[in-house]
Amino acid sequence: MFSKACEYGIKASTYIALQSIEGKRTSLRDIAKKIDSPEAFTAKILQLLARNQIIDSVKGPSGGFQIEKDQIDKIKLSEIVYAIDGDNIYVGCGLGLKECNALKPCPVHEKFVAIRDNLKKMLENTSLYEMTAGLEVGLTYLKR
Amino acid sequence: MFSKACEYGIKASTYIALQSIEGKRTSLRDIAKKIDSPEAFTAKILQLLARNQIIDSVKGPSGGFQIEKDQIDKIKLSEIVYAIDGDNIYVGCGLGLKECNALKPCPVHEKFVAIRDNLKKMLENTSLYEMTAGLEVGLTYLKR
DNA sequence: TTAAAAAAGGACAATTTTGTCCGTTATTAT
DNA sequence: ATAATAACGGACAAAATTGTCCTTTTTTAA
Ligand code: FES
Ligand code: FES
Repeated sequence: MFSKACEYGIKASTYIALQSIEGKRTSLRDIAKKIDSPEAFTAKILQLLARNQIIDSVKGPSGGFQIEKDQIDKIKLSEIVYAIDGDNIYVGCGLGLKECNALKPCPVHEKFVAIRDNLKKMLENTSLYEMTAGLEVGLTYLKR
Repeated sequence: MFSKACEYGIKASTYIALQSIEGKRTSLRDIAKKIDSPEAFTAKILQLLARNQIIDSVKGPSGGFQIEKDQIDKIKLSEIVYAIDGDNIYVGCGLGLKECNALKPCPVHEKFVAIRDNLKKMLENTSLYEMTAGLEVGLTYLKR
């Protein structure tokens, strides 16, 4: 469904959000440990998210990654997915035709668009704040 | 969403079904042309589908690929996707945890499972026969 | 019976995705 | 000021996916 890069990006952002809520900045090493992802690869993804102003990065000692508190409930998963995987998941054709086009649809167009739009709406409606909700109390997990 | 292999597999199966309905057997070359796919790569996928008894293949002159007429409305997209991409799309975790597990869910579990199950049901409920329905009359397309 | 047709299958190649390494830059604490 | 810290960025490497080529096997039609 999502690329590995995107999975790591979502999990990392969620963990950063969780830490930011508690007023903490967190380092690459810590993030990779907490979401069980390869560190250097995760670094690339965080750089990408930082360039897209989804997360903030601070260099130097006591530096790390964070998200402005008042942004945490404004940032939606859709922005993260878009920054990393682009818009193919939102507008692409299920059978790989160059573009999805209702006027010259592929045989799964109708059914596929329904599902794709559900996914899109889900991502657009899910904020990082919501993502963090169950983590502290052990209702949800970023790794196992 | 689906791999290229899977996209080609679905399109190829659909075209073979269409031809089979008209009592025709069709060749690799013809299939690749009609679905706009790389011929040799498509061959691999057709072999896989044949081994999984989703399509029939016949060697020699006037040979090619076909599907038993009475199977065309029994074969569902889910079988094709499963043969090519496996079951990750049906049971995998949206954030890449080893398995999706409602008892130790990731933060998107509930919302993701809903979408994943919709996709699963859609694939299980869509037959090759249905896929061919609009093709002849130009309501749907396998390439553009 | 033989030549041609067509899928099967193995080896290889290109591309994309995923992942690593290491020097550079910015920042902070001492 | 300086040394340590931590992100940045570029080059590289491994793995997976996608795609090609060529020989073999099977079958048909002449
Ligand atoms: S044309 Fe294929 S999904 Fe819309
Ligand atoms: S645990 Fe992640 S989708 Fe179920």
